[in-house]
Amino acid sequence: MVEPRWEATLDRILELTVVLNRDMTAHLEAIGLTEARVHLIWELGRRGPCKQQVLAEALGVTPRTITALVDGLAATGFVTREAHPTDRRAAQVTLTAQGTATAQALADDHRRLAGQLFADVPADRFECFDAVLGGLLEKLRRLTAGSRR
Amino acid sequence: MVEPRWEATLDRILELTVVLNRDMTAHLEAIGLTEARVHLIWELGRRGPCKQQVLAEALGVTPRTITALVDGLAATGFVTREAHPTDRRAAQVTLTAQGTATAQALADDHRRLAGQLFADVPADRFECFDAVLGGLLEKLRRLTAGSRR
DNA sequence: TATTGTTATACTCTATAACTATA
DNA sequence: TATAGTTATAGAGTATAACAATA
Repeated sequence: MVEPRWEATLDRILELTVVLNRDMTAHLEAIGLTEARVHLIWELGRRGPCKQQVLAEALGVTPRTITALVDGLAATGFVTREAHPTDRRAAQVTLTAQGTATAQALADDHRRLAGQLFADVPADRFECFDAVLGGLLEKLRRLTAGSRR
Repeated sequence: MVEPRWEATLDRILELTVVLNRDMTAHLEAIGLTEARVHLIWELGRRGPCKQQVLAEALGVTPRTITALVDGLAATGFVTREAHPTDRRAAQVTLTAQGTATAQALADDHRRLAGQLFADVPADRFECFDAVLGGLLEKLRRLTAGSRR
C-alpha cells in the first residue's frame, strides 16, 4: 500500500530538481555557458589536464560529444586543445586562465548556495534530513543498478 | 561562514537529481518516449484535450516547440491533433487510447517509486525530512524569483 | 590489432522571426 | 489588431558508423 503523503513528498523532490535545474541553467546562461560545458569545466578543474577519452568517461558521453564540447569551449576561450605530451594519437585539454576562474566561481557559488539553503536549519533537523536523504540515494542507486543491463 | 557539511548535503541533493533523472530517462527510452514528450502526455492527462497554446504555457516552451512535440507524439500514436470545435484557428490535442494507457502507467510508476523510497522510513523521520524539504523548496523559489527580471 | 579522435550524418529539444488563417 | 499555429532557419547536445593516425 502506498500512502498519498509519500507521493506528495516525491512530487516535492521532483519539483526541487526542476527548480534547481532552472536556477542553474538561468545562472549559466548569464555567463554564456551550458550545463554540459560547465560539467566539462568542472571535471577539468578536479582532474587537471585530461585526454578527451577520460572526459568522455567522466561525463558519460561518447568521444564524439566531447569533440563538440571542446570545440565550443576552445572557441570561447575556456580551454585549450593541444597535442598530448606522450601519446601522439591523443589531444590534451587544459583550462585557460578564464576557465580556471570560471571553475573557481562555480565552486564559490556552490558554497554560497549551500549556506543559503541550510544556514537557518536547526542542527538536529539537518542531521535527520541528511540521514534520510542518504538512505534515498542508496535505494535509488540500487534500483537503477538493478535496471541496468 | 559555510559549514562543509552543508556543501556535502547539497552535493547529495544534486546527485539525487542526477540519479532520478537518469533513472527516468532510461525508463522512458525503454518505452520509446523522451522527457519532453512525457511531460506533454502528463499535462494532457491532467487537463484533458487542450489547445496547443495552453500546452505551451503549461510546459513553459514556445508554440513552435509544441508543434514539434505534437508532431512526434501524433506520428507515434500517443495523441491526435484535430480541429478545435469552437476556434477554427486552433488545434485540439487529445490523448489516444495508447496515450491514456501510457499516462496511467506513468502515474502507477510514480506511486510505486514513492512506496519504494519511503515505505521503510519511520514516520517521525519522514515528517522531519518532508518539513525540511518544504523549507528548501520555499527558499529556492524565493531565490529564483528574485533573479528573474 | 586496439585506441584516439575526427568526419559524416541524423535525431531531439529548443529558440526567433516571418507568415497564414482566423477572431 | 490580436491570436493560433506553421514554415524557415539555427544552435546545442546527443548518438552511430566509418575512417585516419598512432600505439
